[in-house]
Formats: sequence, structure tokens, C-alpha cells
Amino acid sequence: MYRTKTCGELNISNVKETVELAGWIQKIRDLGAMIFIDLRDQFGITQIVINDEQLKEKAKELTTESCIHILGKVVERSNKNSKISTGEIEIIANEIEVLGKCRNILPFEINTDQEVREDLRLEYRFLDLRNEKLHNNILLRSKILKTLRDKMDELGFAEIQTPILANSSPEGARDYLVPSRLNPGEFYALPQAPQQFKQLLMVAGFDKYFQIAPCFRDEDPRADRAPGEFYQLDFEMAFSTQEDVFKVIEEVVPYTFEKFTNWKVDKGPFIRIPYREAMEKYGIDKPDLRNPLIIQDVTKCFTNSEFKAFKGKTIKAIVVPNGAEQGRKFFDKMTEYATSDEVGAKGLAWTKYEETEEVTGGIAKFITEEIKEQLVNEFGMTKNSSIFFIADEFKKAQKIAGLIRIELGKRLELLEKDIYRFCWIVDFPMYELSDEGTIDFNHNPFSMPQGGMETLETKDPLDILAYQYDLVCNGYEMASGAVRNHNPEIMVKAFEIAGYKEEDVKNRFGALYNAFQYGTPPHAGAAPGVDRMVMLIEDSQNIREVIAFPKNKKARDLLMRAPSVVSEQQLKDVHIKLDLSENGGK
RNA sequence: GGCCUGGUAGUUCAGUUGGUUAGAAUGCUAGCCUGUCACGCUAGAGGUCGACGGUUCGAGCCCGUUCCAGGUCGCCA
Repeated sequence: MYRTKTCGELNISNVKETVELAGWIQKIRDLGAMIFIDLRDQFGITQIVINDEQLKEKAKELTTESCIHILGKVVERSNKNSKISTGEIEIIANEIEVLGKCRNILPFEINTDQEVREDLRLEYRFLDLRNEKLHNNILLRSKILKTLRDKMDELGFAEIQTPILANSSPEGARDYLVPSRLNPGEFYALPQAPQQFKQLLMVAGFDKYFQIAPCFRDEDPRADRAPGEFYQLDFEMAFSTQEDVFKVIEEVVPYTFEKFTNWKVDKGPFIRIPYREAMEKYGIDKPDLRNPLIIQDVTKCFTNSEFKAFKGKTIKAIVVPNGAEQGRKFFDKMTEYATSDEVGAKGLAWTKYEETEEVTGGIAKFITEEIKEQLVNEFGMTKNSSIFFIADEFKKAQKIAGLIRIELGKRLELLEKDIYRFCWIVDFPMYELSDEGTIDFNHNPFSMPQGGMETLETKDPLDILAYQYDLVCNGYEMASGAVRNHNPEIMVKAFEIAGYKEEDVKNRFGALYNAFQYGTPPHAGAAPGVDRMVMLIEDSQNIREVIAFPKNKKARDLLMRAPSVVSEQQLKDVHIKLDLSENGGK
């Protein structure tokens, strides 16, 4: 009724055919005696020519981005356009019908390179999504979702949906709450992850579960973190270990990446880096392995040094091969970066080890022959390199060195190009010291401690490792998972160390704790972030570019205007009285 | 919540030391044009300089408050 062809499929072989097309007017070029129209749909662009006098008169009412239907004949062009697939032909229009007129002035131009304020784009997302790049992002996301589903199905996983109206989970991020009408004063919480449900499915005897699951967390967003809601490829397997989970991810993830990218993709098995080693070598638990630089601890070289800034500090060093070629300005800029509020270093010491085996510049006068020898022999200081030193209290030195490593990689363009580098971060500590000095879960209270009950009873809590792992890709945390603690006794003990009583466990994770009394298989799983995966495959810097209707930084949906004020009656129905005294209301 | 940066035409931006009528590009409107494809040419419309207050003879520009946005840190089972 509306079309016999799409705007992307006609070519020289269709010449002389009479066709009908429908789409949006991307561009009108009025040359007087003839009018050219670029007609766009999801599949491409086809040039329409209007030279009939009557039609030309009618074409005056056409506006950019109006939706139209045309009937006409395919002809070979005299001037061909090699930039588009349909560039060898055009359609001489016989009939034009406006299906949906674009009545208003467009808030911004579609399909230009000009960058538009994101707020405005979000408010008019339906127009923004006409933009080829964004449009294709969303279509690619669809293909990636299908690939993930097919692959999980092939590996024997069953897709099982879990509730969206769920219960508040007391650990972790802030919940999104939903008031209950039928149960005054009580609330549902949108799930931060289907964590407890999927573990209950394991108790229920489902062998392998997966779900492309929405997760809701009321935390501030980041460039790589969607506000409010995001999607995970959540999966869990009964009778399985860390190795089994790794195998699944190493099968699914590289397969999916390779299908949609020209970049090189690391194949499994991925490199495994224990958490502590990652912190030592990279100063971060999500290292970008495209960056060849590593951090080394050179504290022992300087124990007798006279350099005051190093006295009593942990000293981290980064050797930059060929770094001696950089001029003074580079080192000054790096120092400026290091001492910025963002990084917070007290200073950045540096020096160069020249081709002539001389140490020059920066703190050269404090590098004694003895130190120099150590740096060359033990820490790989090569000729023509520069070396940066970060001195601070241990943890801070690690963190700052991590930031310096990343910044050096960026500024010196050391990162490997066009490649996805994966690694596992394994052996996360079970517990950490909170700011108040108490023992706290480091990551996920559901993880199985390595060594089970015996370790919990005998080891210093801070030395206990968990079967807890992250998948990292090019510096992004891409998945997180664990072997779960399926033994209620070990669970109680694990919580006890973090200062909780058995009663607390029963109250907080009642369903899970109870279910675990009825025969629970050992199980493990993980959850790769879907948005982040798409973002990485697209090589996009902003997660909102891979989501059809994203919220802005304040978690507002500018298009639908959510959240919004509701009526008195609606509030009454759910037994809510507002108290806006704290911020004066709105 | 902290810090940094920004808010000027529909859009993207420029705007000097505080000084006449706030500019450019693009988009829009009208006219001209037979081969455009970022069409071209001519003309035109389009502004509460985020808001409020202050300093000043005079504020887009300086000061204060506030709102909004982006980045970043805190936060993120």
C-alpha cells in the first residue's frame, strides 16, 4: 500500500521499473527547472527528481523531515553519486503524497556532524534517533541481543523472567521504591539485580538460567554507567565452578564481539590477574591491558635516600621506554596533572635515563650510582627511557600511580589500537576495612570464601579471598560474578565476621536462607553488562548513545518528562503523604 | 553531596579593556537558477545574552545569589 521497495535497495538493474517508495525528506535541492529530494528510510537514501510542472507546484509545500510517499520510474542517472549505494539511479516522480508533514521548525539538524546539546537531543529523542549513527547503534544493539540469546540457548541455558516488582535488598546501592496500594505502608523495590531470584532458581533445580535482565539502582550516573536502569546478561549454573563460568563467558563474549567488529578480539582463556596483583601493577581493579606500562614498587631503592619527599613513603615507579625523548614541557604538564585536585598527588618526581647511561633532569641528583644500578637491573629501566616516581602512603601511592599510568598511556599514545583486550580479575578479598575500622564485605556477601568454613574460622578476615571475579575489557568492568555461598552455615559465619547475627541473615535474606535449608546445589554465575558491551563494540564513549530512550544525568526522562508530580488521589491510593519541607518542595 | 567547566538567534559558536544599533556559520522564509547531491546566487525574518539582585553615567562582559547542563570524585549487591 505504501511502498514496493525501500530506499536502500534500488540499483542499475531496476531501471525502467515503476516503484513506490516511502520515507523522510532528508534534503530538498530546488534548482528551478527541477527539484531533487533525498528520500531516507531505515535502509538508505534514494534521490527523487521532480520536473513535472504540476508536481513542482505541489512540491512547494514539502518540508524537510516530512514523511512522504512517492510513485515513479527508476532511471539511470546522468551524474552518478558513488557515495551512496543507490547512487547510480534516481526516481522520476509521477505522484507525491504527504503522509505526515513536519510542521514545526526542527529543534536541531538531523544527520549533520554538528554536535548538539545532549539535553535537547534527549527531549526530541524521536528525531535524534533518525540520525543514521544513533539509529544504527540501536539496530546493532538488537542484533547483539539476538546473538547473546542464541548463544546462551545453544549452550543449554533457559531464559527465565524474574519479578520487576520485587523486594528491597538491604546491601549495596539505593533501591527504587514502589508503594503498595493493597498493603498500606509497604513498598516493593525494583531489583538491583535478579541475584536472589536466580539463586532460588538453582535451588529449584533449573540447571542453567539466563536472562537479559533490567537492573535498577538509584545512584549517580557516569559516562559509562546509565542512570536508573540498565541491562545485564545475567546467568547462573548449577553444579559449577569458577572455571565453568569462565568457559561460558570466554565462549559467548569473544564470539559476540567478533561478529560485530573489525577489531582484533582476545580469545579465551583470558589472562587472569589476582586482585592484589592488579592493584600492584596497575593501581586499579579494571586495568586497560592495551596500555603496556606497569607500576613497580621501588621503595627499597630509596630507603637511604636524602630526597625528603620520599622519606617514609611508599614509592611507585613507572618506566616509560623511549620516554627520554620528551621535552621539559611534557614533564611539567604531567606534574600539573598529578597535582591537580582530580589526582591529588603532592608532586610527581621524574628523571631520564639517557642513551649515554647518564641520569639527567628532574630528580637526577638524588639517583645515586647504587640506585641507578638497581633500577636498571631489577626494574627494567632501559636506555632512553624516562621514569616517574609516585611517593605517598601505600594505598594512595597505588591509586595515584594508576592514574598516572593511564594518563601517560593517553598522552604518549601508547595504547594498542583496534583491539579488545580482556582479562579476569580474580581472588577479590572477601572483606575490607571500612572507614570506621570495622570489617565489611568487600564485594558481594553471597560469594563463597575460598577454603570454606575452615578459612573463615582460622584466617585473618582481611586475608580471606572470595571466589569473586570481574571481567575487564579495555579498562571497563564488563562483567562481575562469583561462586555463590550455598551453605547456610558458612553463610551465617561469613555474616558473623562482618558483624551480623544469624537473625540478621534470616531477616535480610530470609527467602534465600530458608531455601538453602532444602538441598542446594553448588552454583556460580556472572552478569556481563549489556549496555557496556554494546558501547565497547560501537567504540562509543557515552553509554547513552547505545540506549534508545536514556535518562539524563539527573535520572530524568526529558522526552516523557519522568519523574513527574502525581495527583492527590494517586498519592492517597498508595497511602503516601509528601513531606517536602527539607528542600522546600517543587 | 564536593570540585571543575559552561549557559548569547531554531542549532553550533564568536563577542577585545565595561562604551553606538550584539555578530558568523548553519537552519528557516521569499525570489532567481536544467544535473544537484554540504547545490549556487540575492534578499529577509529570527535575541528577555539562563534567572534574580548589586556595582557603574553605562553590564553579554565585573560582583553576589540561584537554576540548568556537561565532566569528575564521593556513591555504585
